[in-house]
Amino acid sequence: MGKNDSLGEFEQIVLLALLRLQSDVYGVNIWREIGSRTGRDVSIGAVYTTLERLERKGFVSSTIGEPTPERGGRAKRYYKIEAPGQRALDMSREVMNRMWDGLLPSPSAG
Amino acid sequence: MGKNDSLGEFEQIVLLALLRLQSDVYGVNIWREIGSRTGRDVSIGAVYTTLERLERKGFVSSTIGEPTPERGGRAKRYYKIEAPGQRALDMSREVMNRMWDGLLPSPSAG
DNA sequence: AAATATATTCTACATTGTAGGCTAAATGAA
DNA sequence: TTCATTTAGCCTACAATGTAGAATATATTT
Repeated sequence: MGKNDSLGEFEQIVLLALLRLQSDVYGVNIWREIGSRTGRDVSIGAVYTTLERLERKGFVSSTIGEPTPERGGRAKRYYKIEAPGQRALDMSREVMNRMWDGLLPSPSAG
Repeated sequence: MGKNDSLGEFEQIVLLALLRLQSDVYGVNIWREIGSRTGRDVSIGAVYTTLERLERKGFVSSTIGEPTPERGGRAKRYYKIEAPGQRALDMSREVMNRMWDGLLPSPSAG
């Protein structure tokens, strides 16, 4: 069941945060990006859970990296969007654009 | 529990379909509008459930109309968006716009 | 009255959203 | 070499949202 390849809102946000990062695309950074872009302070656990589900669906893939040279800490898991994820994201956007199309110009998008 | 006034994706779609309709803003028409705009054939039950939840949250209000003169059938329940609903919708859009901002223009938006 | 048309409501379950605690793995200090 | 500390990921649990389909209501036409 679930031939559904459409994304929930938070899934879209996670994917977009991931896409935006140029380097060090791992959980904590994705979480930070979401916080700074949206202003919402979601828990990091929420981000990991969502990443895991996206991976199970084949929308992203991940690989464990070398442990950081900084000051200890566990190895990072790096994420990458996959083609189906990109497609689903684009489709989500198109649907919302169609729904908004013609309705009042987005007010003070500041 | 739930200080959350943010909207899920389908909630946004329902609200937008409702906003777009010029007249006869009731369940079946909202459902039709969603179908024709998005191409998704969601069940009408899904639409009603969502409308009910939106109403419970104060995002829309509704009133029962006079029974139709057409060809029988039950009276329609007309919906209207409320200020908090409009605000939540605008906010959802702004968040997504911020997330998309600067990322490549959606490819082949056909 | 029965069939039919139109529309809404109810029931049930799947998926997604979200927080918070727990665990793992690395470094630096004792 | 053990322990505190730092960094990060994983697990558990539950709430909210998504979604289908059956049941119900109410009107008209036959």
